[in-house]
Amino acid sequence: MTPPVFAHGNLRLYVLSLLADSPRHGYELIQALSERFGGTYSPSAGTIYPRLSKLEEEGLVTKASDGRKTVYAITDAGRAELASRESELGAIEDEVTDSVRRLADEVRAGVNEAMRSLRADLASAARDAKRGRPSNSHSTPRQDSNAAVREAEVALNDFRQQMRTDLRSQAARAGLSDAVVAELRQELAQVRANILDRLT
Amino acid sequence: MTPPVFAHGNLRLYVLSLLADSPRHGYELIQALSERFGGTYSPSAGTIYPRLSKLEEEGLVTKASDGRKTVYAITDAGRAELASRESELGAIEDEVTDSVRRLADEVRAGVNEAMRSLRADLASAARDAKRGRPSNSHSTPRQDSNAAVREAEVALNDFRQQMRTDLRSQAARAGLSDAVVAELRQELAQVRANILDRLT
DNA sequence: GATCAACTCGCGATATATCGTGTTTATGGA
DNA sequence: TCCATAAACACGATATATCGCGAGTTGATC
Repeated sequence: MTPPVFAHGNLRLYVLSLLADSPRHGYELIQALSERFGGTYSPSAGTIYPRLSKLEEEGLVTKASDGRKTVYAITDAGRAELASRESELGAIEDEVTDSVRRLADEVRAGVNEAMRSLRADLASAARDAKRGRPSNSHSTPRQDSNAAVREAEVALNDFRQQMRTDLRSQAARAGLSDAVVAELRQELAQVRANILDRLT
Repeated sequence: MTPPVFAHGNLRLYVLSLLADSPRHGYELIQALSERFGGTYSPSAGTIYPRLSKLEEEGLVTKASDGRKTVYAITDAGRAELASRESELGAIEDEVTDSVRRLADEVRAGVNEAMRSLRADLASAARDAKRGRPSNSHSTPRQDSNAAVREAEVALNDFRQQMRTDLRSQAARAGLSDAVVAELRQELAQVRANILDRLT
């Protein structure tokens, strides 16, 4: 589904550059990478450990056990490899930053969030059914109210997503002025006031 | 920060009940729990494995290695314990469903999402600064535009969160009528139309 | 009966390792 | 030179285990 953040061979080089600063263990590398990219990209263990094994196999790093941890350090051969490809390193960081931003955008659009509470409801309904419970949708008035709340939530979510898309494409086309943002803010405040009036 | 999903001692009992159905290994238990609660609650490994160790220590389950896996099975003593507390089990499922829903609400409010792209930008700015790059905030017009987009996103997020809170507490107090939801929907559509008019 | 110290528990964070899938790159023969 | 196919790679999923914090429970002592 989602494309890799690091292009072919780039993670290898980047990990090597991190080990050039100081020896680290696997988990520390994951954290270091996460920190470098603002917490938006966190390589999984399944990405880091095979890379470290390979680097060791190639003789570019050494492995040393330290209690629960396994510390990896760069070798001279590793430093040589790094030096010979130093020019690539700068470009890699920019590429990763870009692809991470794209990734964050997709996540943020997040239809998946709305799905969550629905799934929880389904699971609970299924459980109730398996036991002998009524589970009829018109049993308590609270249930209808909850349904209304969920409806409202979906509406709010859809609205937010649409506005996001609208504003993003506008920004890409011709820039987005602060005035529009201010107007949006004001109108949203007005909607909230209107709804609050209508309540109770 | 967030309260535990399972109350004191409840996870222990629930795990035991899952093992009463069939023997499983640790990871399988995590998946089974996740499935039961619609994917909204996934106990971490740090929750499951200590529990399994304790249960084994108490003689309520047995451990058996099977290649990469470690299969746990319930013992007679385990079944006895389970039988003597069967009445508690039903209540536990309901409690968990409730607390999971509350948890999902907090996550869905998600200010954290908006923070992510901000952190990515900060990280990239920091990196640019460390090299010799300009990185002045008025270099490209796209940067200001992006800032405006993010501002708008934050405003949208805040609005959604506030409305959610408003509507939820109203629903709890005196129920939420479909009329209000309809009104909200209409007003949101109006806001979108207004903003679209103002663009380009 | 109150209280407070010791213990238990749920849980995220820390730590490591392998497997399977889908891509990308390299290579070697036609 | 082209292209098939093997090798390398990034990555999520699978799998296990420990540590330390904070909150809850229990029992002992006053």
